[in-house]
Amino acid sequence: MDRFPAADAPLYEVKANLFKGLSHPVRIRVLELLADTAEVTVTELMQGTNQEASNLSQHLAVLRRYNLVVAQRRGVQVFYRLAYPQVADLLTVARSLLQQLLHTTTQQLAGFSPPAGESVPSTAGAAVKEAPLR
Amino acid sequence: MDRFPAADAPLYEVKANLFKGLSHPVRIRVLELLADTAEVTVTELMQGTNQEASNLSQHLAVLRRYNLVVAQRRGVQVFYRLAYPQVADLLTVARSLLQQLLHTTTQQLAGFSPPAGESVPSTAGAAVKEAPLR
DNA sequence: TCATTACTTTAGAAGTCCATCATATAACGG
DNA sequence: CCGTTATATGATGGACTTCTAAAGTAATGA
Repeated sequence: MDRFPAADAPLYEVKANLFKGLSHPVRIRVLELLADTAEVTVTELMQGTNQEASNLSQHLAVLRRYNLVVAQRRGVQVFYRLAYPQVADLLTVARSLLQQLLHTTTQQLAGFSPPAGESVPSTAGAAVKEAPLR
Repeated sequence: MDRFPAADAPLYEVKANLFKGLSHPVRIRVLELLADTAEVTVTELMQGTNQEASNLSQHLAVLRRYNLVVAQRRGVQVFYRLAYPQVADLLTVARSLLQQLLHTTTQQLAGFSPPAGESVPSTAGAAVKEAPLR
């Protein structure tokens, strides 16, 4: 079992930052909108997320900080786009994982035993409606 | 531009939680070790991460809480494994993204202009040695 | 220059995260 | 039952995150 060399820590830190950028619902929504459309203005993102301007701006700053998006000002407007296509891939995989998770959770609530392990089923599935998944 | 229906919020919350589980270097390392080996004991994870027992335990609790791993006790030992294969996929995509990011960053430091946008290049690349990527 | 639009940053409160230290719990053999 | 091993949980302080409201900055046309 190889150890965790301290030399790798910065790389893991950068990777963790990528996931940090994705770890808020509004920011996921923003990235999904950007995955759908090449570039989007802040105003459009405000509408697509239902967030107030300053809140959204701070979320966008996080996404910029962690290299998930790039911004370009053209006149009065600022356009955002995904920094790398792999960001969209992360969303796609997460979607698939979520579907599995929901499936597993509903199975458990229906009385079927968990696949393996003794993990306690999450209650997230119970609170989650079968809304259309992206 | 479709809005962010409140009905979807719980689903986004669950998705955000998945990413939250991934947003710490030690937890990434744990998941990578689990992606390599079907199941691993806590002791082995302690060695592979260089973390003290209670710190690791708290990280493992986060991974359990967000449905990224499952635990199974057998006698004195507890074995951990990935809850879904898509977790490994997330790590794979992130690795590819990181490689792109590092490449972009080193290009910028070498004096080439950023691909698009006016985003400020991260200083992460400068701090990051070209250690072997997983 | 001024007013307006679009967007960002600041400040503060409340909540969350993380590492460390201490303690608790589960399993097992003597 | 007791001692030991393996692992989990609790408490705490400091750092970080998120939302709201206010203020600041950039661009533009009159």
